[in-house]
Amino acid sequence: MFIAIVSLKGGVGKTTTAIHLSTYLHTDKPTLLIDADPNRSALVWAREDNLPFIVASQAGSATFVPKHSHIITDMKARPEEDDLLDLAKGNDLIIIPTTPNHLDLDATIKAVNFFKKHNVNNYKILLTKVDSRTTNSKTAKQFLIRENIPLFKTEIPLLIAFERASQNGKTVKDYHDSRGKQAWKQYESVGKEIINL
Amino acid sequence: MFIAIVSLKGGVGKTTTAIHLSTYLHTDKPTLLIDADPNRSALVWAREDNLPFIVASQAGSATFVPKHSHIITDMKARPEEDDLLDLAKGNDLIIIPTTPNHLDLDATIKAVNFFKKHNVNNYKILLTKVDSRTTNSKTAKQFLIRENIPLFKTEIPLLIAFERASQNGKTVKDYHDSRGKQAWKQYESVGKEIINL
Amino acid sequence: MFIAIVSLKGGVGKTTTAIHLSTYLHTDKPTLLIDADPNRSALVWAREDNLPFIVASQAGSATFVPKHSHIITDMKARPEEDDLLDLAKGNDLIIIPTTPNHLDLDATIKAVNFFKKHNVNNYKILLTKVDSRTTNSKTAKQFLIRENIPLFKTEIPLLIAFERASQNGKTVKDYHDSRGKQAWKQYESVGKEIINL
Amino acid sequence: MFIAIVSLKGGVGKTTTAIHLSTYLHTDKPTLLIDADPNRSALVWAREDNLPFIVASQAGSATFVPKHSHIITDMKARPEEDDLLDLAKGNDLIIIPTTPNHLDLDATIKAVNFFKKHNVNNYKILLTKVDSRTTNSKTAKQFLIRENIPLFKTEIPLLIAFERASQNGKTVKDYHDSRGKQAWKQYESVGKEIINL
DNA sequence: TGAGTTAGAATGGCACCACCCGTC
DNA sequence: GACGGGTGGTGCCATTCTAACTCA
Repeated sequence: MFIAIVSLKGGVGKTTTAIHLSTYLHTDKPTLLIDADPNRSALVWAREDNLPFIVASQAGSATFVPKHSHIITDMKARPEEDDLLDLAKGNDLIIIPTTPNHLDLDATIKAVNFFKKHNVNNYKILLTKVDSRTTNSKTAKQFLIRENIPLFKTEIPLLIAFERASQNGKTVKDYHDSRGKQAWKQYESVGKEIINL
Repeated sequence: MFIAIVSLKGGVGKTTTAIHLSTYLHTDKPTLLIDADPNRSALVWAREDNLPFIVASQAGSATFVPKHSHIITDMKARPEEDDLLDLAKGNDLIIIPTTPNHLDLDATIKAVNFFKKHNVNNYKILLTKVDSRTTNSKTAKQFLIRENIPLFKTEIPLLIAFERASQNGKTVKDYHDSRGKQAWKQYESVGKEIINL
Repeated sequence: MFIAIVSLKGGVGKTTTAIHLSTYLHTDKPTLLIDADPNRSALVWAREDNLPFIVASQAGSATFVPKHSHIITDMKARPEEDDLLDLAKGNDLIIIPTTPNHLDLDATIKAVNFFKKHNVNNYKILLTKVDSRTTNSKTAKQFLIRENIPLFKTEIPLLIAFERASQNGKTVKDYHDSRGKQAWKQYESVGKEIINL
Repeated sequence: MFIAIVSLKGGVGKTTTAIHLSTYLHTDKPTLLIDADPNRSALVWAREDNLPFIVASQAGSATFVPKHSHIITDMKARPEEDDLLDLAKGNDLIIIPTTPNHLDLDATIKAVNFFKKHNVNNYKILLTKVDSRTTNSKTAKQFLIRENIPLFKTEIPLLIAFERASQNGKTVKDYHDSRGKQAWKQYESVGKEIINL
């Protein structure tokens, strides 16, 4: 399975999503994560070799690709329109992580409209950084459903466990934190939604 | 005064910082905010004309510039290295907003190292989205001080008031709410730090 | 009271001793710590302003000295012989921290012999970094007593609390750690031995 | 091969490192250890003639040098800046032993920055006195990797065997003890890293 | 050499408080 | 403006781990 993680704005949990979906899919079949973001965040995360799967830069990924069943691409933020169309063709699924934040959502809608215009259908929105204390994820969800925009049922909560994991170069699955278990459950749940597509 | 807001990663509160510093400086002298980010977030924010100052796109800013004393540029995320050097030359101050998040900080360090290498000194880090419940802003602050990286004393807290304000196209100053007041106080404090430079 | 902390080898807890004795004496009368070590370790420790007393570099200490009753000097490791004699004349007490380690002890004996040769008597050995699991502090103690070398009754244990405190720029007194309390008790006990001299 | 062992702070295992690396390299080719530290610790260690290689003082090393293939210098702690540059030029490799201790690390960073400033690249950090019960070596390692500072993969553990060996003027290799074996393995591993450079 | 004991550190669970959000 | 809820931090306790000592 080929999956690309794409977003028009940074700071929406793109790399966190790429890392944890790779972790989940790797429990299914050998998975490769290609870091195509010039920030190299996924490579920084993998720097200490605590991840269960391989992370490669785009330039260095060629030799790894044939040996893996799932290929996940952590795309750069704000790709060119041509890149977007190429990604849509070259992947089974485009995941667009978005926070319920007004400006982030605005940017995501623009991307969705672009996809609609070019008859691209293999994308799905993932709501991230959802603060359980606020209600704006509910508003965002209602809006997306009303507009018939494909959306993962699962939302990713805003939890310190993700930050802790990134500091240690681990995933929240391996980072045993008293409150962090639910963090992994959510990405597990997203992974199941993907497998069931 | 010419100020550029720059960051290597998105989602660090770059636009929020640009909007609110413009609001503060506008109480001093006529201020223009140039939105140079292709996401046009500042222009979206200004869409309903509730802001006290003018927001212009980079292309459309020429006629406004001569009439304003303070010019603030909301740069695109991850500018080219040449752009960075041009910005440093063309502005009195470069503000780099950063969350205490590990990966964001890593990207900021890279930018700072780039500035150091090219003898650029007119930049200053602004810690944003600081969750008062966590301690990682303290860690980040310690690190930056240890490395002698210029840093605003004031930190911007993570408050829902900023999101509310962006939804309504207002600033937290105009958003009359018990919680909005402390949000505004922080940017006011950053503004004073800038004026006192 | 004028006290100098001196050692011929580094890494014996010289700075840790200076910081914590200053903390204790400061509860008695205003205390100044002069960092005369080119490593500036005490100044690094004080960098975040969490210490209850003032730390000054040797060059910048002049204005502070008259206002303080206790002056503690954290001397550089391996001072010149002339420096040693000057220190002995200019201070009420020379404290020589030493680990029970064979090579450290060897260096300390050399210093003691030098003092004996020049009829210097106002020095006292402080055993530091004593690992409670080992027995070599007992051997070291016996040796020093047999040779009639003045020695503090109290020993400083090897505890992680000291490292934690230094990381946070605090003293073990202020660093509330379940096991850190005994760490403070030991320096308190050394302080009492000094006062009772 | 010419190797210098250098550190800005004492008590980091500089002499222990010099002795044991000499032991390892001597199994390869004739090795000479020059003790350039005024504490003469390596000479004290060699006093009872139990070491497999020759230890010479700097003053007395001239006649031995031509007869040996590997020359290791145990430099004094906190050498002058000019000494550092001369060492870097005159040796194939500079080894900087450092404990994971906060203040020691701080001093090491300063040395590294000095090297960077003068385009010296032939240095490598060796983490020493690592207490396997604590986690601070992990933190130190992360920091060094993050800053792209060259680091030996192998760490030297804090073991009583090293102290025992020094007391007896032997190396941990010759100190036949269940605990001495793992101690020796680590320096053996460092030696292999050096040979493979 | 090997097993048992001990000290110190890390970890995980639990109770507690602090902070911010939503609601009334 | 006061309340309840959710998450993060801290302190406390029990458990586990490593390495040192001791004894057989």
